Amino acid sequence: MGISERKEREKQEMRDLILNAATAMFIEEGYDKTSIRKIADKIEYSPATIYLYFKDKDEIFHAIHDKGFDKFFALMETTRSIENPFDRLIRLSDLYIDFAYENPEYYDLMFIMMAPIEALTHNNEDWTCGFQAYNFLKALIKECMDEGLMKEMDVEVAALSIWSFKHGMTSLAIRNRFKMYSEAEVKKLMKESCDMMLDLFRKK
Amino acid sequence: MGISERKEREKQEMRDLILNAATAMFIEEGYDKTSIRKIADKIEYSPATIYLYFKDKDEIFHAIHDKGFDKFFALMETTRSIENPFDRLIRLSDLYIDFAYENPEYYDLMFIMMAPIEALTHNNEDWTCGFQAYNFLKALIKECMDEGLMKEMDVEVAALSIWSFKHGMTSLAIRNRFKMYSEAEVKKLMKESCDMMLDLFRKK
DNA sequence: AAATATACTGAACAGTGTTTAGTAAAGTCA
DNA sequence: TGACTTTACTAAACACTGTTCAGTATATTT
Repeated sequence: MGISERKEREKQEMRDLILNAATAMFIEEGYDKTSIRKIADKIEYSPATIYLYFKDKDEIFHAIHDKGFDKFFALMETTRSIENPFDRLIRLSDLYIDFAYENPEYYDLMFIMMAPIEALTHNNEDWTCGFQAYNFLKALIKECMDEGLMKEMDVEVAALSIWSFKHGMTSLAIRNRFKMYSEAEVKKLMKESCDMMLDLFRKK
Repeated sequence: MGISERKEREKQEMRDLILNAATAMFIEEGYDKTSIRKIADKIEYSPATIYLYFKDKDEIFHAIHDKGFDKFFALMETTRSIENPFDRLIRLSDLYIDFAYENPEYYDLMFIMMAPIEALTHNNEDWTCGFQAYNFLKALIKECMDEGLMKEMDVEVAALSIWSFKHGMTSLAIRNRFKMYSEAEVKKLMKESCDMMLDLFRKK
């Protein structure tokens, strides 16, 4: 009979309803200002109902965290059209910062905040999203080395270094730690820094 | 008369009492778990009293943020004994990570969290602590270049790049984003990555 | 039609940062 | 010394927060 299937569908619809409301509020207002009560208000259900579909607030935000990675993966895929792997690496690296600037709240959830990552630490889950993006980077780095475009070194070390650099610059900017520079200076310096840094990895 | 002086002294003592209690709790439990009410409980005063000495929670944590920088400055000074500027840069860079690992809560306040930096954004204050540490780094980089130990480049760009790299690695580690590696692997890769990265800046 | 299962909620628990009105002690001045 | 003022402090409240649980109304099954 189709009743249980409809019920399953309705359950999923309700989850989506909650998640969409939560996502919209989160992107607008951030994590702290998106309360369970406000989400419940928005979808016109009681706060208790939300707990029938999500274990706790962290689980909701882990789901949003995943949506952020989906957005990021879609952006990453657009680099595939670039022939030269090193140019592709440069483009990917630029995209990373663009993504963070355009989706600061997502970036927060994905790479800075503890909340969503603790949801899976508790559940003994892997950080699949992160692994996927990281493997994309590693494969690209390997390709660069194989084609003799990049200095030979341990791929893990190179990936860790480049990601660290990119994340550091991004998160310092997002979290307002470049107060020693004006907004225009920051923009200019970040671009120059990225160009210089990746050039250090180029085989000459 | 000395009454107003005693009053001033007592006021400062009370501020210190609050700050010391807050700092101890913060280092033990972190920002979120250190509530105004718990601080008040610890020092055996009412929560409202704390608001006679600090504008809000952010102001307390900005004061702790400053204490963190004092700790960091003291550590930075220990590098002065190293003759070779580039070796000094390497040591400073290692110290940065050591500090973050040994004082993760302080590091949080200093370089990741919004709370303390927003306290001064609202008061139109400079981020003096940050400027000071950054100038130390820039002066050191300039010295390295002047002595022909480091590749010639814009000092601002070099400083921004090195700090970004260091902060990125540190904060990804602290915020549990290196789940693709075991603890031992992370330690090893971070060391290798730091060595490799700074070596890229070395003039050969 | 009766019994069971599902979906949902009101109200409460235990906490948060912050404000305000009121009190008791300390200091000032005639 | 007594009256007035300032200072230091607090109880209680406001407006929130995440989360739980007993109870209810509806839907499904027997």
